[in-house]
Amino acid sequence: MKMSKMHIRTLREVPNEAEIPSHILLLRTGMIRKLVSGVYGFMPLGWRSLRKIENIVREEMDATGAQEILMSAVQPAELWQESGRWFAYGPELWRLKDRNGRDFCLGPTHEEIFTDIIRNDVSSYRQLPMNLYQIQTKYRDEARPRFGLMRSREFIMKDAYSFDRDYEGLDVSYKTMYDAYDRIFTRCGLTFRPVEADTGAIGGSNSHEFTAISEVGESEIAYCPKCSMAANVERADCRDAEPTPDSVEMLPVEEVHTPDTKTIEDLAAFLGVKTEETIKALLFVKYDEMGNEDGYVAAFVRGDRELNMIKLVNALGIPEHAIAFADEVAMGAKTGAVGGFTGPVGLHDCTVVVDSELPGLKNLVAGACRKDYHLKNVNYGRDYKGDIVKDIKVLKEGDPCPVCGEPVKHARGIEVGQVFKLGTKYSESMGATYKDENQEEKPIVMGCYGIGVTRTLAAVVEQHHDKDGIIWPVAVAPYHVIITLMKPDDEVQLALAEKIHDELSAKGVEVMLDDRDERPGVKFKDADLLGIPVRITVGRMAPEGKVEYKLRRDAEKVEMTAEEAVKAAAALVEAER
RNA sequence: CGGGGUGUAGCGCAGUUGGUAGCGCGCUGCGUUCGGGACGCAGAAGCCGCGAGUUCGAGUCUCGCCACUCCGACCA
Repeated sequence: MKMSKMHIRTLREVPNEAEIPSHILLLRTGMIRKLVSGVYGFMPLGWRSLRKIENIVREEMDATGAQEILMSAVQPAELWQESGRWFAYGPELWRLKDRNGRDFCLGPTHEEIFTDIIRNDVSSYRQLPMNLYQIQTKYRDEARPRFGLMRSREFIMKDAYSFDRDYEGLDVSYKTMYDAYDRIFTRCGLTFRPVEADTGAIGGSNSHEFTAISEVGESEIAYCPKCSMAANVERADCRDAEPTPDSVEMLPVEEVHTPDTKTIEDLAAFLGVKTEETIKALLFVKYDEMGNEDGYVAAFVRGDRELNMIKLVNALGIPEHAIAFADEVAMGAKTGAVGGFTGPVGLHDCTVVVDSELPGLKNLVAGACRKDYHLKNVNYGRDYKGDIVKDIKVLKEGDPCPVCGEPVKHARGIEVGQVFKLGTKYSESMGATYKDENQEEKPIVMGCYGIGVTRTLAAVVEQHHDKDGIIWPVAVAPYHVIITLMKPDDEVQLALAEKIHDELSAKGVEVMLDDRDERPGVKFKDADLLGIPVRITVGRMAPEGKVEYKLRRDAEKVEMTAEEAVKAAAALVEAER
């Protein structure tokens, strides 16, 4: 393809809306174009790379026996009401009405639609297992879109849904998808890590997310340098502190005057105790489906711990958007809580959630539910108890690995894919059943599997760039080779460049020929910015049939004949495409 | 949703005490250049985010709204 005929527009300067490398480079190369916040279009080069990723996904999905279909993005509210997610999905669900006032949404994911298809089409165990997928535009009305393709409101996703007779079948389907994801992200050139993950609004029992390692990623993962434990921090189990030995006596509760000790640090310093010897309170208000207040929650963790919101809402069995920090005064009036001085003793009329390690710890300091006072020697069972006792704390860097005890490490990453064992959550609520050999009606056991295709594109750029531009892996590069033609009006040079172009094209190599009437510097800068893996420069050595051959990822430039360059480029592309 | 910032030519930006808008890049034409973002000359291009208000006069002052963006809340 001649570059003089292509719609390419590179930017010399950094657009002021972009902060991170992938966003900056995708805009500077002109591969994407923003329409409004969180909504992007794809220009020719961007679309080519995106299609490369799509096709890798498609090839690997097809290889597992999954079948591609395409469902509509517009979905009727009824299906979501049936599954219970019209409320549970929250404000991120992009809702709309038709002219008659009927409710619809733009699909953020398609569990309901696929379950609906299957409940109509499948009635016998003979039809299972089955896996259907689509590559389609999804919508999520993000509270705060950012970082270009990383978190957008409209994006392309591959979503697959597996349907099995039983949980053993689901395990097989899940493993098949997990392995396919491994191959997909490897082929895309990503450095990634599968980690255990929370199931969030999708639901189900079990989940892994595939995280492309990156400083700018929004996922925080914890992993063990010694064993195989790796999990999203939201999901990571914590090892409880060692219980206080039996030999330690429970001391009598003692109220102490502790003015101006609103924070745990103040309190510990004031009393001369460690933060580990205190209890921290966090107060929340719940909301019902109508958005009305629906009771208060007090969560307690050891003073030095951090509360894990995801674990808390999972313990409560409510969606995350149905809870918010409570107004201390309003909550205090009903429950006895006192801002900065709330403890588990003396609280009433609220759900008390106690972190799992607190019952084992004796003689702790906690708020007295009285301004400027704390209680010493508070003990679980004798002085307070929890309505729910569960691990609700954050696994912090350096904390012991829940599996082997080694101090864990943290890393950041971009979630490019996630797989879920849904079980019968949707098949039961929506009545998707089959008949087994014994005429028994049973719910279909489901799994679902997503890949953020547009986000994967951003992740690839995030991991493959330098100060001059993108460095595309061959497999997802918009073109494989760029021929940088120094003087397009020099007949010898032009003829040689076209010969190379035609020979490479004949071998199936994708070539762009920079025949633009630009100065060499501009062409070199653009070639680097665009990140085409192989650059063949046709210039002053053209009369001898020689060219310069350079890989974007290497600094080395090699002089060779045009024939050698064609052979080298074709071999590289063959090996890495 | 809370807090901050910014809206002026396609992009990046300047615009003084209020007096009718400028710079760089890009774009068009001509010429000179031509292996790492050249130079000269001549041009085109702006509802100054939108709407009210103050004023003889508003890019500039006041109020309201909208959009974009950053931090947080939230979210996969």
